[in-house]
Amino acid sequence: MSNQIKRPKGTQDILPSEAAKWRTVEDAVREAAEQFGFREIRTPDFEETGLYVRSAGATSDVVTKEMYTVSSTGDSSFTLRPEGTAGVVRAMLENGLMNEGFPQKVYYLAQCYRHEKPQAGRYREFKQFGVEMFGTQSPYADAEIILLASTVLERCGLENVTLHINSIGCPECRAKYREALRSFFLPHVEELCPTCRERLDKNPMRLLDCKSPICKGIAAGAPLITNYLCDGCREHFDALKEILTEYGVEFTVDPKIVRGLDYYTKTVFEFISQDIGSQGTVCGGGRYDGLVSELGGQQVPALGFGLGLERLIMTMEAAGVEFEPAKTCDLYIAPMGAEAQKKSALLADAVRRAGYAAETDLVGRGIKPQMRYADKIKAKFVCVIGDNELSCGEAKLKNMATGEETPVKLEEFMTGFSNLMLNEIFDGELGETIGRLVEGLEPAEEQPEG
RNA sequence: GUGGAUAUAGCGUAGUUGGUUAACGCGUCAGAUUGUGGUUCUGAAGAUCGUCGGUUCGAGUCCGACUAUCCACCCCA
Repeated sequence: MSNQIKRPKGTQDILPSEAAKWRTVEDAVREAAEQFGFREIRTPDFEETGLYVRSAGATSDVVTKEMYTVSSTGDSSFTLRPEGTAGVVRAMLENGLMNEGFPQKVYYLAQCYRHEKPQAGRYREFKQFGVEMFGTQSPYADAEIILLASTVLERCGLENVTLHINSIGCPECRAKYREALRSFFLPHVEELCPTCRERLDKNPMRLLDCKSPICKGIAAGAPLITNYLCDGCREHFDALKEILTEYGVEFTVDPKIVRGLDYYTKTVFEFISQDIGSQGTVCGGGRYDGLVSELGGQQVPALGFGLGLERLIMTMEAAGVEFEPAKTCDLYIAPMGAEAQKKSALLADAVRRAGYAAETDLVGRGIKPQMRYADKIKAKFVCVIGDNELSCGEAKLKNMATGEETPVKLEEFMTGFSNLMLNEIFDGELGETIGRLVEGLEPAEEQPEG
């Protein structure tokens, strides 16, 4: 026990009992993204360290203390993906996708790694669903991105998640705003908490969401970014709000939303859940018109969001959303005796080839334990095969939900097994019987073509 | 990096003012007249009580250190 190796801090084991939830959520986000015209992109799990330094900013928290960086045998330094956007932009540029017409719309589902202290909703390895759109400055694009995020959350059954939006302007109006903030806080330097004193120089906007009661009190009277936006940024923001209202997407304008990554411009937004603790931001994103050129491309406007799947699932669980159960066994075959076990293995294989899930005994259990096992794995049907069945050539197919038993002839399919004439088996009476009964439980399922 | 809390079988818990073989539920396995599940009943396996050290005749129970986990700050998804 004590000398067992344990999983690294901040990582998670997703056990079979949980994995179905993940599949449900992953399928849902994929489907929504594709309906909005986004196509999947997959980029490496690690990149050259310089990519993240340039995109997130050399002074950002992510770069200064959260990266998993390894040096390979040469002189290169690589870093495990801390967020999705940088790698996507790099891949778009490297493969010339920015030259294939705008808008470009991609989505990804990627593991991300950040060396932080774990807590509720925050892991060192986490999975992020993200979308990126390139080549449009239209506020309709901002609105569509937000609508997609909203759609995903809605389809996941979440209502108690609120959308907060803000505009942090372009570099020009933000510079003016920073100056305004600085001169506002300067007279209060002595009262501010130590971290805020540092922020005053580096990033005065961060003062706005300090949790210290004193700073909060002072910040209450601080000037708002909304009053410092240039005409272009203001019009863009106003248009966005109007479009969102037309879409029926509810939002609140929160002038205190400040993104940590340097590349954001104009629109920023967050979807926040109150139900999963302090790390309540399920989805965060915005516009980053300066990033593509920062990474060596043309001046291409861009925007997107990241959505944390762990937090999404946590919120769904808190909201009592019911997940679809995992696929269960269609037919369990319970053999009794060595001869029967051989036949059972072949029958199970034949059933699988016909497109159904089948299991048979692998540990040499008696009939009763096998029935219990079949029940535990929620097998829909059970077929017992022993000496009687082998000699009289007939077996019973038991419907586990109703207890009803249907006799089926063994003769044809036993012959079929030995000859491996699987198609004939399933064209035969037994095949039809099994097929009919199994399908009876899934009336809605469509048969594939052919 | 800074705080606070917790640490007993696979999981969830109980263990009274420190006292002989650490309890219960779930789960697992096996039985309840010999080839049939879900309910019920019975039984079994499974814990060096996070680690190390200290106090004591004696510690799961008190003290200390360490480690891990959780929660919060920070930051973010």
